[in-house]
Amino acid sequence: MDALINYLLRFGYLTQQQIDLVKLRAKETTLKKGEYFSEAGHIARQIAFISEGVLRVCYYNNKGDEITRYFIDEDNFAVDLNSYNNKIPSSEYIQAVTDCRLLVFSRDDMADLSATIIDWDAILNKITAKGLLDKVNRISPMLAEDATTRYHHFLEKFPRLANRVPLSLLASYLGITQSSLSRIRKKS
Amino acid sequence: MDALINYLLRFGYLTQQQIDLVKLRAKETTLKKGEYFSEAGHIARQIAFISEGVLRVCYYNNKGDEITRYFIDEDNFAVDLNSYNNKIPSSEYIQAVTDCRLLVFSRDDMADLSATIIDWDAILNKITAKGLLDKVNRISPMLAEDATTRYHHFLEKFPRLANRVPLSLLASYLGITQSSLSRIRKKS
DNA sequence: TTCATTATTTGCCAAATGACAAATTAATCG
DNA sequence: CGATTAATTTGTCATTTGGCAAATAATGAA
Repeated sequence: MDALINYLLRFGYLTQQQIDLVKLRAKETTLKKGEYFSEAGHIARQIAFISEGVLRVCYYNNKGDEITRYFIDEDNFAVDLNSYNNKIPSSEYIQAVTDCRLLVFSRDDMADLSATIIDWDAILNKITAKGLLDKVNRISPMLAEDATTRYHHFLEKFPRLANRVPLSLLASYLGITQSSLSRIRKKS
Repeated sequence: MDALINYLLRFGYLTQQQIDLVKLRAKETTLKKGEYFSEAGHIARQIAFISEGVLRVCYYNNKGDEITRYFIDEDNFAVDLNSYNNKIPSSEYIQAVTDCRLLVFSRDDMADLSATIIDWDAILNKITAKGLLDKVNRISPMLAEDATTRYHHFLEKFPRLANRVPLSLLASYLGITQSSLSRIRKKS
């Protein structure tokens, strides 16, 4: 819970009273490895802060391949923003890669916090923009890299993730096949 | 100018008076093909709405290759968000791919509009989030696609751009070499 | 532990892409 | 128009990656 508060405070100021409000609203939940936080076809109605564990956002392309869009690990928010913001059915899944502990906020929670805490929207907007910007900046360079470079850069940027994410999922994130990744990994 | 107002109105309501304020602040500028709107090493201090033309965001990787991160065409905002928001020197360029007509806002303009128009921040936040989300959703699937598919999807999504963007830049956006793209293009 | 299941590695070959240089075509400017 | 420069195409070959199937290793449940 403290991790959440610290995270929020990085983006704006909150009084102790406001902090207590946030704590009151955050619901602790767990997800077992493989379970879904949010599913294609449904409208996302929750936002999660990850206290522990790794989630991934994934979808199926028109050939039926399962593709990992990205991983999200502890001390980050996870939400299907497209679906949550526009209240439209999602086309992707958010799935637990490992067992997870989450702090979950419903739409009502968010509306209430927004109405009560003057800076809440500004803080959330900053977090949203930073989160999206990070994703763009992370994915964008990969297009120009070959498979080996992608893997090595992934290791550099997310050393904590490498050993917690099965190779098949990592391969689908890096945009290469499982066997290629296996060979690349052997070489280093 | 009307295009800008229409664009803004898609994200929130503005009174006629507020619209006039926006018009008052927007400065018309032009950029010749090849000129920069924003440069690596500098702190971005402007936001542009593109009335006409195409810009691209690009940078140099550690091998010295010039890489196009993405294109932005008319009826969209362009800004180096990383640099503008955090007031840190940028690592990328925003360059005119064609001659452009822009409506430019300075930091002062934005601060003033933010102070005067009650919903301004909310509108801009929505635009920012949508812009970033679009980028993620556009780039992300490309990782899992081969070069031919990337090119064809680009044509589908941006038919207006294909004939205005030189092949070399398009190749650097798609993450393939110029000669490969030339061959792919011939086949179709 | 042992079996069953899942994850990873490996072999083999085909296909896609890159690298580099030369040739061709298009664009620009006097 | 002609000359110069820039943009694109093409040829050749090396390298990377994919596809598929089989082998091996790791994991989890009984």
